[in-house]
Amino acid sequence: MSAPKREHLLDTAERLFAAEGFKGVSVDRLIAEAGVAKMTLYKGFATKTDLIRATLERRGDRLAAHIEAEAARHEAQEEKLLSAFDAMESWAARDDFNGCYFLNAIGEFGTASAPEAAIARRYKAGFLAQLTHRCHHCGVDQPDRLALDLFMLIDGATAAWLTLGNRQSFARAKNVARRLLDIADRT
Amino acid sequence: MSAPKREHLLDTAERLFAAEGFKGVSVDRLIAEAGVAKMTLYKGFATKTDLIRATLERRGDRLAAHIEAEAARHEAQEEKLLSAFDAMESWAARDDFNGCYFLNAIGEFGTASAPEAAIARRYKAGFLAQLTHRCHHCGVDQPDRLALDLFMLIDGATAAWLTLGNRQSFARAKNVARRLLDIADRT
DNA sequence: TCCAAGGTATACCAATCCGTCTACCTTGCC
DNA sequence: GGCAAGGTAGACGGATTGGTATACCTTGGA
Repeated sequence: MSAPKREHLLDTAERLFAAEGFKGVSVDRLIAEAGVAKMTLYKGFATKTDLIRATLERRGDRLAAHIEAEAARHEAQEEKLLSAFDAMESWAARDDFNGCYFLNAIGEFGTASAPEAAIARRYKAGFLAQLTHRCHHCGVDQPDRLALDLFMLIDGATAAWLTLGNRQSFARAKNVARRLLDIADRT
Repeated sequence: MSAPKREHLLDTAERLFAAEGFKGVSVDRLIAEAGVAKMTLYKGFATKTDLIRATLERRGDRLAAHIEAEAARHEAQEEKLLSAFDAMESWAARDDFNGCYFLNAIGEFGTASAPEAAIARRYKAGFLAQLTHRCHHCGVDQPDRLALDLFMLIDGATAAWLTLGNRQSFARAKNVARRLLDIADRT
């Protein structure tokens, strides 16, 4: 399968999976929406599960890059750290946003060490590690603790955005995060 | 359908839906697991969607009662407010816990104002209202703001529990919450 | 001109989906 | 005994599922 066609298929799959769940989108529906023949899909991906996994990996890479790009716009370590809230806000502002793709994957595949859930957990763990790393660069005494606090605030802001329709959630969460950073012990 | 049989069916449905997603559990599978005839199910619920809705309403009622029961164990308004973190921790500690049932429902049905998602959103809004009410009783100047902060911390702690496997997330989140309450302006 | 590569369209498969139907079985009550 | 209510078991229907197979079309080199 040619690269652009593959990308377009993955784009379509990711969009539909996010909107209606992984098990809620059939292969027939997917290829109709993407304008791709079924045989083309199955030449690029062995099974539907393979395609799902590919969208999870891909979304993880893109989201990490998005967060990194936002951080790169700032100089101070404190602002780099807190820019994760801005990155997530602009990420959630896409009109078809339907919550954390990885959390949704765990919700559907959560049990029995499903490989889809494992990919999701790996992304989340990587994100926490990145936050911890940035906390460390801020000279925080206990970077693990602060990073976890920020991690929770970000996922909480995502939930509030989605369930309450609150469009200030990330700004509020960032505000709390800044206070936590201010009062944290530093060396 | 007799009341105990209905309860048992709803218990089984809720357990399976939580573990494998709403669309991931077939009616055939469900009745086999519950030991109930298909006709019995369809006499109590018009469609599978009706059954899903019933589990959502029911879980909302039970979770609200669980949180209320934990609050009732304390006297001070501050402790009643913060006890929500303890309630959610014991709720999540069930070994088959697979994240927020309502958030998962929105993930699967999120688009196009699905009625399932509406029930989920209603529960979440009610929970926020309850937090706001308790913040008000604590004499906080801006109960809406603090309540949203605590709301986000709770959903964030749930996400950290699930995605990171962090069993201290609720304790950590409660710690942050207590600090926010301490430094909040009061009258 | 001809051929191979990449893609499409469609038919097809067995399995499973949700929901309906009929036939039977148990239980309690008169 | 007899009868109605509530439940079971299983067949059934038409639609849809993930995945395979076949025949055809297009395009870009050699």
